[in-house]
Formats: sequence, structure tokens, C-alpha cells
Amino acid sequence: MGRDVPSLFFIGISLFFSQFCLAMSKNVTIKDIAAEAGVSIALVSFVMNNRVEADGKMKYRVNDATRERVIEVAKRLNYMPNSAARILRKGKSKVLGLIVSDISNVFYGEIARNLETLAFEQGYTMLFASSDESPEKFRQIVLSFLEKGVEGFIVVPCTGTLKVLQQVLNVGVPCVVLDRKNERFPAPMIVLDNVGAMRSAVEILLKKGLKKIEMISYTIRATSITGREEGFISRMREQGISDEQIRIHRLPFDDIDSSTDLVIPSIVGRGVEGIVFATNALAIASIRKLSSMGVRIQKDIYLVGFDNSDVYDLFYPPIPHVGQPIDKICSLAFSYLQKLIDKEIEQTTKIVYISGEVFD
Amino acid sequence: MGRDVPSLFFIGISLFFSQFCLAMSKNVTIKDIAAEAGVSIALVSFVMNNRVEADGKMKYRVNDATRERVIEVAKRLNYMPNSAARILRKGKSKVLGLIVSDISNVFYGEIARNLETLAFEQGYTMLFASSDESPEKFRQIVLSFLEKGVEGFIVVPCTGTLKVLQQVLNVGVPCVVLDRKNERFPAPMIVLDNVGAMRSAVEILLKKGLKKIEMISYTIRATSITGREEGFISRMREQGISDEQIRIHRLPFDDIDSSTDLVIPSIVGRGVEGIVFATNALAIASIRKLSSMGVRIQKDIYLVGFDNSDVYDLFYPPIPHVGQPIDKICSLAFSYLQKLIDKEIEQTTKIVYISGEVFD
DNA sequence: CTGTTAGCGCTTTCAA
DNA sequence: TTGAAAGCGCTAACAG
Repeated sequence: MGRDVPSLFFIGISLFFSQFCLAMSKNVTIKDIAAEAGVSIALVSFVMNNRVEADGKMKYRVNDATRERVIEVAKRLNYMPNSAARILRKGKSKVLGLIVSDISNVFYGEIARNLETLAFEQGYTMLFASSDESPEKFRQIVLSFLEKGVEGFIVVPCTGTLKVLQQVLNVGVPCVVLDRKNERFPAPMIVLDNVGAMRSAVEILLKKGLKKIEMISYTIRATSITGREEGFISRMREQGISDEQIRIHRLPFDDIDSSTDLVIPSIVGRGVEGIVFATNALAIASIRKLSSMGVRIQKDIYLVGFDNSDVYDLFYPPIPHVGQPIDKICSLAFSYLQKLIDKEIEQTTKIVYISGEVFD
Repeated sequence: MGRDVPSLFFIGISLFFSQFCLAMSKNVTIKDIAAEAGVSIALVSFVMNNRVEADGKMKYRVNDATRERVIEVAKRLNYMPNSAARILRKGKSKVLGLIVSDISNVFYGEIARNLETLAFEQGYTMLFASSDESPEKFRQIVLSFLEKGVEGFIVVPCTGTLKVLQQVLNVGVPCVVLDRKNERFPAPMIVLDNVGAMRSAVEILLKKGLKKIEMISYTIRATSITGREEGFISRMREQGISDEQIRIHRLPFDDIDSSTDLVIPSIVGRGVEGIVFATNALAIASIRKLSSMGVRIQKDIYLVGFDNSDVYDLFYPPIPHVGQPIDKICSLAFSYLQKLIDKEIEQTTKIVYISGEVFD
């Protein structure tokens, strides 16, 4: 195996910042270097790709003097390897694809941030895109990423994307799923124990002695959402609440604000004591509406948030919430993907449940 | 010119989801299609790349029947174009690179979101990475993106990156700058009128009759930050405040929380009436600390935020703030980049100032 | 309208 | 220790 990041990359860096950086001729290739150094292009390639193998030997044996000369010329000419050629030749792009529903959502932003760092450390770069929970857009993104030759996908799928993802696997590109699950899809899926997490969220309100508790959720039927609803329902039932009394308000993903304007006054009007939210975006929109109505958070009405958000700690007392350990989720997801790419494991259904973190 | 997005892409989509999707042989190439359809590879290429030109004619004239046949075979074989080969051949990757300081920051998340959408509409995909305000990391990112063959950069540079960016231009890759400026760098730079925006922010507090106003800022000397400080200072001076009385607290970018813990109590202790913030992250951290101290926002102390954030509207009355019109910034930046790529304009210094939006 | 062909820049046998 | 050469899959002249 040897090191995964070829020394080429580091040579690249030093070359690039070489003190000899002249007005550079547009595209310097190994051919130019070969000519200048008076060697063959193969030798230049050897020099650029040389590295220590697992057994401690060098991959290619190159004369020290010639190696120095080649490197010197490469620096002087400001050589930069052409990745398209390398990809074409080797079939490896060192690019991964990340698809979330909305990169501007803090939760996914943090996901992106964590994955990006991990990827960078391993010499990968990341293509990213937001699906907006639209299967059609998701499909188009997958396709364009595939055309770009990504070596692997990390995705937050939306409903109606099973077929596309199956295709991804068919063309031999590995895939890891985040935040959603589907028993019929053969991939590692890193998901929160949504049922348990929402039960914990409800528990927080129950412990305060509150009775009239309602939930605000999405209309979308992503497994993360339905799991949280299931947790809410099961815990409320255990509390002896009849099914007719258990209320879940479902708002459209793409138009939270105006639907919040309708739902919140109705909730307040009915004298609800506590609200649990399926996501941070829902909590934020609701808090905004509540504030504007003059309802005092955690006094007139108790809230419990979901996911992590700066917002929860902005109040006093802070709004309790059940968060996701994003770093753990990401490092797990990334290590699965890497093992998949390296063919150390098979692409099979494997649902990994992560416990929510209760902040109370 | 014709359409920028080749019909190939759309063909690709339908191919991919073809009902004939069999267990696919790994890599179907135009050669396979040519063999199967009994035509030459060139003809297959023509079919795949055919499009309507600007003059209304087709780029290639292909017999209808053969075109149908080729498309049918391509579908059946589940053909997917190999972008590495195309990039190698055409020197165009249809990939752009985005570098911000931290993608998990809402402001940059929204930037990413907007740009990604624009890019997608034009058939581009986006590589992204966060620099963490580290010139070294920035450099490495630029290099790896360059190796990946990006056609253009949109960057939020940090201090110490001028040289790298100059190199980018030297290798002929266009670049547009966001959120920062540097008169010596020949690129379009889309920046907020930071001085004016911060003057407006101070104005909001002044109008309320407040006198003791201080600013919380960063230690980093990015032009966006220094511009906002300049605005603060100039407006305070106009108000007749002596330079010794004008206080700006500068916190380290990578450790806001613990420094907030020190600064906020001191501010409160001195009876400061109003605080303006250089960024949303600073405002959020400070509000958190203030809340936990039991200080009532907009009652005991008045705040004015910067940038947009969900957080500002969470209070009642809402926290006034001066925001950036992100969609405008992004569409400007993107159109400049596209013109640069298409060589419609030259790569020269061009600072475009955008006015802040006052929310009061 | 269709086929032939010459590479794009690189890696990797195989020979020398 | 080095060189020659065969492609990776695709596009775009150029010929027919």
C-alpha cells in the first residue's frame, strides 16, 4: 500500500511556490521536463510518483543524481500534474461527492465541515450539492458527480432516490448514507436513534410535570422524521395519552415560515404547555413566531429542541435539546467509505445507530 | 455558442434510468456503443455531443435513423460518459472551486448554497473547502483544486494568500474574490461597503440616544473586519467621542467562546449601553454569555448585529442588524466568473461595493 | 452523412 | 537504472 497520499502532492506544493516561479508557460507537462532534463518521460513519471512501499523499499529505483535533476527542472518549470490524465489512466480521481438536503442548514453545514476535514487529511477533495429534498435534483446531482468520476458518495438521500443510489452501486462506486435509512439499500447507514432521541426529548418535558405536549414536524416522510414522530407517539402513549390527544403538526419543508404563522397561534391558543420539535429549523421558526407574539419562552411555554443549534443557548434558562454527535457520525461515515473504496469491506446493508446527546 | 449545457447531460440522465438497466458491465465506452450499433466511434461522439448552435443549425449533421439507433444502444448499455477523458481532451472540467473560511458558518453556508445553485444551473459542479483563515491550508486547497482541473475559483481569501492567488491567475485559471479585498490583486472583488454598513449599525444605537457604545471584533485583519472597525471609529468620532473612549474588543477567530467569557462581564460591569458586533458569530457568542448572566437583551443592554442570522429575530423586540444581500453578492460573483471563463472580460482589479441591508 | 486518425498527459508494462 | 511504447476514453480535424 504505502502512503496513500503520493509524495507528488507535496512536491507539487513546493514546486508551485518555487522561488523560480517565472511567468509560466501555460501547461508544463512531464514531456517538457523530460526534454529539459534530458531523460525519458517515463523516468520523470517515476520520480514524481516514487514513494516508500509497505515493505520499506522504494517503488521505483532511480539514480539519485537524475532524480535531483528532474526535481530541479520540475520546480524551475513550475510543473503541475494534470489530474484528468491521471484519472483517465488510473481510474482514480481522489474526489468524493457529498449530497445533503441543504448546505445552508447548520446541521448539514457542520456535517460538510467535518467530512471535508477528514477528506482533506486523506488527500481527497469534495464535490458538494444540495438536493432540496427533490428526488429529481438528487438524481441530476448524482449523475453529474458520477461523470466527474467521484470515487465515493456520502449522501443524505430523500424519498424516491433508492433507484438512483442502486445505480451508483451498480457502476461500482461505493456509497455511505447519513441521517436516513432504508433496509433495502445495501450500504452503511449512519443514523441517529431517532426514536430513542425523541423519547428523551419528550421525557424532559414530562419530568417538569407538563401534560399538554405537542410536536412540530415536517410533512416529508424521511426516516429521520418518521422515527422522531414514532418516538413522540410511543412515549406519549406510555404516558397514557390517548391517540386522539396526541398531536403532531406537520409543516412543508420548503415553506416553514408561513405555516408556522398559522400553527403557532393555534397551539398557543389551545393552552399547550410544551412543544417538541423534529428539527432545529422548525424550532427556530417557531421561537421566532412565539417571540413576536410576546410569548415568553420557557415561561409561558416550554420548548425542547432537536439537533444542535446556537439558538438553544441564547435563552435563559437555555432551551433543552437532543443533539446529534456530528463528529462521531462523520468519522464513522468516512471510515466506512474509505474501507469501501479500498475494498476492505463489502457494500451491504448495515445500519449503525448513534445515540442522541441530551442537553438539559 | 449555443447552449452551454450539452444535451449529452440530459441524454445521460435518461440513459441512466433506462428501463433496460441490466446488471451493467463496468465501463461502457463509446467504442462499445459503436461496435453494438455498427457505426464508428466518431459518429457516436457526434450523436452524444450534438446540439443546436447559435445560428439555429445543428452542430453535426447525423442521419435520424442512425441517431436513434445510437441512442437506443447507449441507453441499453447504460452508457455514462467519462469526464476525465473529456477534460483531458478539451481542457474543460466544468468544475469550479469554492474556498471560504468555514463552511459551517451560516453566512458562508448561504454563500455556498447560492453559488452551488447558480453553478448547477450552468452545468458546473463545485468543489469546496474551508481555509480556517490559515494561509497554509488555503494554499494546499488551491493546489489540490488546481490539480483537479477547476476552471475557476471563487474564494474568500485570508491574509497571506496573495501570492498563491497570483499563481492561480498565472496558470490561467480565473478567480473572483468575495468578502475581502486587496487593491493589488487583479480580480473582481465583491465586497460589502463595510465602512458604511457599520456606520449604519452604530447609527441605530445612536438614534436611541445611547452614548456608551462599544464594538466586539476579531483579531484577524481581514479587510472586511478592518473596514467595519473603521466605520465604527469614524461614526463614533463624528459623534464627538474622543479616540481614547472608542473601544473595540478584538477576539481570536478560533476561540471566541472563552474570550467572550472575559470580555462580556467587563463590558457589562462598566455599564456599557450598546454593543455592535463585527459578525454574527461574535453576536451569537455574546448573546449567549449575556443571557447566562441574566442580562436582558434589548432592555439592560442594546445590541446591533452584523450579517444575517436566524438568531436576531428570536428576541422581542428583534435585534436590529445590518445584513449582506447574499443572493446579490453571489449572482454578481458568479456572473463575473463566468465572463472571465468565457474570456469576455479581462482579469483586472475591480472592487464592487455592495450596500448593507439595514434591518431595524 | 460517416469513418479514420491523431493526440490530450499520464502510468505502466516490457525491454534494453 | 533507464527508455519505448501502448493505451485510458474522448473530441475534432480531415477525408471520403
